[in-house]
Amino acid sequence: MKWSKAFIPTLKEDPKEAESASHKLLLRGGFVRQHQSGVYIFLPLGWKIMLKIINIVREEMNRIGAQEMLLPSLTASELWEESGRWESFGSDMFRLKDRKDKDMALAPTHEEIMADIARNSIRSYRDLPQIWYQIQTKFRDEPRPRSGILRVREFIMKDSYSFDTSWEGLDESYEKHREAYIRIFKRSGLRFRVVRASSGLMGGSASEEFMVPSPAGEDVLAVCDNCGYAANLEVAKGIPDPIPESPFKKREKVHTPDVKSVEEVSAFLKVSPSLIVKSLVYMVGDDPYLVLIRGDHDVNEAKLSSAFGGEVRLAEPGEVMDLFGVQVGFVGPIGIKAKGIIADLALKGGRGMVVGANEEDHHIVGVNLEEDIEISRFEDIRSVKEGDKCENCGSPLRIEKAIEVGHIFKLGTRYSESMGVYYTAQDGSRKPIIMGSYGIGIGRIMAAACEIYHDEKGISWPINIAPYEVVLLEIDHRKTGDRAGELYEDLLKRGVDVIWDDRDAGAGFKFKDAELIGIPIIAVISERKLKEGKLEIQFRRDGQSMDVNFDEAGAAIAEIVRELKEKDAGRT
RNA sequence: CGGGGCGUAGCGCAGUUUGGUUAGCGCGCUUGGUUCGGGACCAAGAGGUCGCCGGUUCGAAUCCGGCCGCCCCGACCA
Repeated sequence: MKWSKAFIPTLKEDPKEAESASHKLLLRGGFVRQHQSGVYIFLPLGWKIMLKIINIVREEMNRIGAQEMLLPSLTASELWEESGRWESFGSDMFRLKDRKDKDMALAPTHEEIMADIARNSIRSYRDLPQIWYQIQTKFRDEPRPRSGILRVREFIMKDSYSFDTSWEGLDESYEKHREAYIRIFKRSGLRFRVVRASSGLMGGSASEEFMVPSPAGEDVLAVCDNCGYAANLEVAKGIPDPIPESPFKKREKVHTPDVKSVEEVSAFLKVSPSLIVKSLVYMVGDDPYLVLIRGDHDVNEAKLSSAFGGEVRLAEPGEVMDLFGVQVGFVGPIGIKAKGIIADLALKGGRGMVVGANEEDHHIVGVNLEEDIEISRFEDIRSVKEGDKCENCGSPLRIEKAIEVGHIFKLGTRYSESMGVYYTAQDGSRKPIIMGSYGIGIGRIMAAACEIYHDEKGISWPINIAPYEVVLLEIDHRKTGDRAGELYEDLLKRGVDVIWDDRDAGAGFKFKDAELIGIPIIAVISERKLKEGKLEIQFRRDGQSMDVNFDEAGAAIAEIVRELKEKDAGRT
């Protein structure tokens, strides 16, 4: 491509709506434009990157024997009703009606469609296993799209689905995906980690996420640098500091005027926050439950809802007042008429603790949890904190933010049973197909690469997903145009993805553009170097440069590209 | 959905508090000339229903009411 003919509308100034690095840079570099909140246009440069990513994904999926298909985005409500997700997806699902008033949805994911294909066409164990995938646009009406292309309402995703006759088969399909995903993210040049994850609303058992550590990420991980344990905070486990010896040996009610929050109680009674028990009222359906957690810990609603096996909601202060006749700050587990009391594991064995008295301006101190309170059950319902000890090796855990780029799930029979996806086994019996589901956010790979590889000058793409591998940059096109043209043709013949900046513009201007859009290799053609028979090669990532003989430049560049591709795909 | 901010030329902004007649600035764009290793210079131009609707007023970008859109924080989320 000649730059003079290319549509690369770069911007000199940061667009005001952009905050995160990837958002600003993708807009400034002429990769994308926003069409609406959470809906983006991919301009030629941005789409070129998406295609390169898709290519990598496709190659790796095909390598594990997965078969690509194209599914509808416009889907009938019936399918969603069968699985129960017409209801449970709620307003995240884009819904519409056709001219005959039939309910439809723009598919947010495709489990139901895939399950439908399977139940219609798979009869026998002989037809299994299968892995099917699709790479296409999905729709979710996110409550708040943000960070440019990172959280959007219309996005391209690779989704694959595995169908097996046994749990062992599912394990194999899952493992194949795990390996394919590792190859995909390596080839894309990302730094990432595989973490344990929650399976959430999708249903199913095991699940892992592929995470790119970045402050721009929306997910939070707990990681152990010593043994490599890593998990999404939604499921992360850790060993908290022990509860200290309590000064309260006797159970008694104390006057705590207007002392409500943990900090206030802790300061007022002069005890560690870990001796205080926070009592929170959660609604599960219409039933109020009391949730107990240490004062220095936070409830993890993801864990809580899996402990309850359904949606939970923190009660409003007004609701608590109506239910128990006391302000939220003084609610306590003794003598409360909740549906049940669930306590965090870290509270087990707590002695001499402080709890709300269910009476205005009073707390009870010296409470021995297991003797004094009727706790229905202990569960792990707290969020791991920075500094908690790793369960495997005892080293301190670190908390970090990350961008989720992929997620693999063992679904099991959640969809096959609700939707009737059965096959006939070897012994003639009818059995549900065991499913798995595996997603990759294509645009997220692009955004994540941008977040982790940028500097003041712009983006610095990993070469395997860069919009071009090489830019031929002429200092003065009028003086070197002919020689540049020859080199350009040579590079094309050698299969190098090159853009030739043949514009009649100042050198500085061209350098700024090349660095902004992040092309990994900048080949500088100047009259000065040409007289010495040389060509200068600069590397975007580290700013290093070297000279090569102009006569052998084509071969030299092709070789450098090859090396850089291997090196870039080798990091983790 | 709660809180905050913004909407004026393609982009970034000033002007709005205190209403006043041709609505400015920088970048970009067009034409001509000069320049050419880090976002060049000179000259001449083009470009705006001031988000939309309604109201107040002799007069509205500016005041009042309603609506729409966008961003950020939080809540939510496979």
